[in-house]
Amino acid sequence: MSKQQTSPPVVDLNGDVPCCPPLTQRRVPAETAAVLAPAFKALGDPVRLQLMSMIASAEDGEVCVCDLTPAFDLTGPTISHHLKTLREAGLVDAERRGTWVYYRARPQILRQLAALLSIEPTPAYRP
Amino acid sequence: MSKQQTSPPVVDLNGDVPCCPPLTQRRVPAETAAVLAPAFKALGDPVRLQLMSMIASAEDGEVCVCDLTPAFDLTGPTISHHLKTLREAGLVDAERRGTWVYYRARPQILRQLAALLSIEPTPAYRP
DNA sequence: GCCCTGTCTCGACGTCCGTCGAATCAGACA
DNA sequence: TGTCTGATTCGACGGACGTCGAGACAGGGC
Repeated sequence: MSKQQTSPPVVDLNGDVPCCPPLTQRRVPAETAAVLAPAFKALGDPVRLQLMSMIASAEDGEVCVCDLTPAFDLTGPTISHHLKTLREAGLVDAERRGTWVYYRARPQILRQLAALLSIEPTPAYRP
Repeated sequence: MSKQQTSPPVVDLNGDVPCCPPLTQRRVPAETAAVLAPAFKALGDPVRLQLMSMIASAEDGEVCVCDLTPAFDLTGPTISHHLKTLREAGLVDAERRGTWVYYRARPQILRQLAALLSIEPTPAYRP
């Protein structure tokens, strides 16, 4: 687990990306699209969308993988693969505590994606 | 072009799908995920994200394909393929008028996707 | 009718993705 | 130390995806 803690997510939207006026207001530049598209892509699979929802709506703000896996008709390695995709998209963070690994959502990127899709300007973006 | 006008989009979110409390509030059911994921998937490509933005932010609410194609370093068939993907995801509508084909966004589904990603309950969803 | 322009469809190619079983790694506990 | 459990990585398979060139289709103008 050390590797996934030391290496930052491939997509990091907390950085200097000028994110984002709504998609309906200004044409998204190619560079921004290249950064944001992988996040949408990660949500573009039904299993990952459910995983993301289970993690983001968790009571304690985090979920053990051991609670995620039995919720699907898929093997452990497959769930682990999907979680890795969400991690690399910058949507979730993972932390090992003892025997178990816990995942939690990164609200900031969710807010940015929501702001991008919003029709009207949102509090998340004021020019 | 008659075919793309008569056949409804594969994903139709204006229908009876109970859409949607924020992803962070309630776990997304499998059926909802199966309907919504293709829309995110369609936005999960940089070219399509830019196309969607160009269409949704158009002055007149619509864009001619002839204005879309030269904005990218891709062939006509490839752009056409991406537009078909957006159409089948229910994100845009197409209409031929004379020689040219015009695309316009479907704001409703954008609103639904934004509501799903929002952290707090939004005006788009009141339980 | 014929041709020209704009757009889409078709078939092909290489690559990426979702899934699995087997193997590996990380901690906990005797 | 050894062993057990939980989670990840690895390697492989079939299918889907992004891209292209060639061809087909729709409308407009001659």
